[in-house]
Amino acid sequence: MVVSKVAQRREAKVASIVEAAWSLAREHGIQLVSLRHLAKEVGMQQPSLYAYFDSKNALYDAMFADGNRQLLETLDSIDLPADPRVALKTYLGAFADFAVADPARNSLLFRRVVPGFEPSAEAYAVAREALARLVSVMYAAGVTDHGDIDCLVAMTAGLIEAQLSNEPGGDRWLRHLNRMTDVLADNALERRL
Amino acid sequence: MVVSKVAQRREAKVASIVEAAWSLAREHGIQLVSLRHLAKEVGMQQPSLYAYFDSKNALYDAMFADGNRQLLETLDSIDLPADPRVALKTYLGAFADFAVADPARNSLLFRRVVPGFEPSAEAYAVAREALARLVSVMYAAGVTDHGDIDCLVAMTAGLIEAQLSNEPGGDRWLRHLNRMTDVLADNALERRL
DNA sequence: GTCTATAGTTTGATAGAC
DNA sequence: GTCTATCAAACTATAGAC
Repeated sequence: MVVSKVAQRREAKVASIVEAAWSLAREHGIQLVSLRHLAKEVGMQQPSLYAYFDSKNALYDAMFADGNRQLLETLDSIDLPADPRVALKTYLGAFADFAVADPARNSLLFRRVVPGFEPSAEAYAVAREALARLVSVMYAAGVTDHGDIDCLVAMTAGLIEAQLSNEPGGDRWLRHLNRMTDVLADNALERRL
Repeated sequence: MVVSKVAQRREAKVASIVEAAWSLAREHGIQLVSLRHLAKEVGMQQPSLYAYFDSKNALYDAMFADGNRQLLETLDSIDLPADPRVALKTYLGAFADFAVADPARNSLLFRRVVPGFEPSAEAYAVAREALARLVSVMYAAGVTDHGDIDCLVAMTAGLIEAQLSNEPGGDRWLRHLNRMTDVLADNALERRL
């Protein structure tokens, strides 16, 4: 067998630790996850975690990669409507829902709130893959200019941030996402003429 | 005299401590400002700071109020162009410049990166005053719908965040601020018909 | 791989002399 | 108001037995 059973069990253990870390992050915020709390959560002693992660930042890195994999799965589970504009709005809406569903995950993936943490190249590659998915849907909808793409991404992120900062759980900002997407996409199409 | 000389000297000392705290924040990030470093910066011992601030969060609160006062001064120093649309773009541009000029200040004022810190009512009132300035300029430009105001603010914040996160010091995102302001303001005016 | 024990830091905050 | 001395608590990380 290519992947031994011990390796499988180890990966499962790593995954369960990461899941427990997300649970703590959702409860206390991503910055306040400590190895002691995490060890208690998974029923081991704190130094035992070093059998799975070389450092705390290695844990954050695993969470970062895991969160981006969740995003990829979410995006790939969408069956895109035929109309490219509708597809774009569906995609951006799903992205916004994903972001708002878990503020702690959002903080680690898209904000830079953990001092000293920089994702590894491997983990960052997953994030780039997810962004590439978004860009391809924008392209299909006729938003091809780099500046227009930047604006559409920034506008979406701005609505998400405002929603999470001021009214988590509500829709005061995100209810405008579809309309804003139309406004920016229309403007992008006009500029192509 | 209404304000005694001792009170004046004390206020000046408080101001100098806050300024030193900003200096440390710019150097190491707002989250890594410690009372020990701050004390060394102003030439006193760490416990002496408690003669001026009851707690670390009280220091953050003074910085929060100070930063928002800086914003108010910046906005009030602008002589607004007669054309309300130009005035709007000037104002939002000045706001963006203010935000990008000091990432640490931006983090404390507009992001929520310090766990456990909530601004006091007094400090928050200054922030509300600054936001009110922005809203009044939007009103003058015909952006009066609450949803449209939310979108304009969120879009501006989104461009600022993207600029600071990915390319501090550059203009890849902020160079689109004027155009995006026009696009959103035009759309707001159309919707009023 | 998991444990106990502990090193080594850093932090915010308090007590009490001057 | 400023100091010295110190508390009390958290944290990451390592050493070494089993």
